[in-house]
Amino acid sequence: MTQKTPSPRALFIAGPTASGKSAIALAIAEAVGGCIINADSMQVYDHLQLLTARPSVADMARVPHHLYGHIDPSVAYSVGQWQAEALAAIAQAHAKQQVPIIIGGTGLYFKALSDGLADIPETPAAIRDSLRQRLKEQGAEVLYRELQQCDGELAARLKPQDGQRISRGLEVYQATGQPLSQWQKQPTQSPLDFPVAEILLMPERSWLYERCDHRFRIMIEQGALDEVTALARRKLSPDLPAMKALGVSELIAYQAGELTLEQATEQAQQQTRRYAKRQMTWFRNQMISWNSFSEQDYEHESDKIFSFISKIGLTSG
RNA sequence: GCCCGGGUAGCUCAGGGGUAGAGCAGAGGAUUGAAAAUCCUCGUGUCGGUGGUUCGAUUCCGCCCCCGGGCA
Repeated sequence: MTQKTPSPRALFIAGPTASGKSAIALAIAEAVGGCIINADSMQVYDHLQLLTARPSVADMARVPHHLYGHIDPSVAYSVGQWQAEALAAIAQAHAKQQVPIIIGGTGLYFKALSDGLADIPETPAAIRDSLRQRLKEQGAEVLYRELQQCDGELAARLKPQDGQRISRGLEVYQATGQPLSQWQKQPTQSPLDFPVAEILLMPERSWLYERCDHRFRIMIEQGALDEVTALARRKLSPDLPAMKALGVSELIAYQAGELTLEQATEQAQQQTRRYAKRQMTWFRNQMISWNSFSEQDYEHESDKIFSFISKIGLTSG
């Protein structure tokens, strides 16, 4: 027998919102004896279970789930934190002889696992907050000129309007005395030292959009408004990531009487569609080597996905 | 039936004798600790149909069709 390449010891599943990832991950996890690790930046928060389409309690009872709803919405979570937690969860899965299945729609999170992150020290909140405040008050262009002074290289590849990245560039420079572009020049490598199988769900656009629209209506029927009410009661800063979950601002506007429910629904659905489109742009261009499946490959019997899974021979150790 | 408006991009509309332009929708792209975030780029369509005037009509004129509103 010829020497085969080592079997993958983890499975990545990426797909746009509403593509049906969770159901597939669940079925695969049950079939191969795996656990599910979240790679979605919103589902980490302990709120809005419906609105963020987090797996139900019943689903979580079927298979071990990790990194779901374990962060309070008052916390500003980040890729770095997720990467560390995901690595710990993967190691724990291997220790328990489970195949870790990392599933989500946040492209950057997968990238942190596949390519690693630059080893940049944590920046003080005071610096970050004051820059974000200045960004709000003075606008991106003012900060951009400052960035040109201290990190011309980064400035050259950013647009003067991209306030968020400009502010991050200044933040790193002020905190470390080194330009972010220098930090990012350090070669990074994947923190994983074993092979991984990668599945990408790329459904047809109109099929996905219909599912997005339909799902939002279901969320409303099932009580998304109550979730938003409970969240609003906490009076958290609207700048927190958790407050930017799709549908939150629209439903709050409805409750404030600024929109009808129909308008809020339409706007939230549109935001969701745009988000799905952005996700697919990332996947298409950043996950070129992943094994891509259309909705026809997985929506009913999942035959194609399962024959792929059995072919690659996933193992926990 | 008559009198007014309208009929231009998927939608809402602007324009005007030299074959047209905005917003929205939509599409493509970027993406290194906020990423469900942030940012960039992209507008050809029988200008309702048909005759006429004109070197030239989507634009002016006639007729017809359709949609509003008013009068009967």
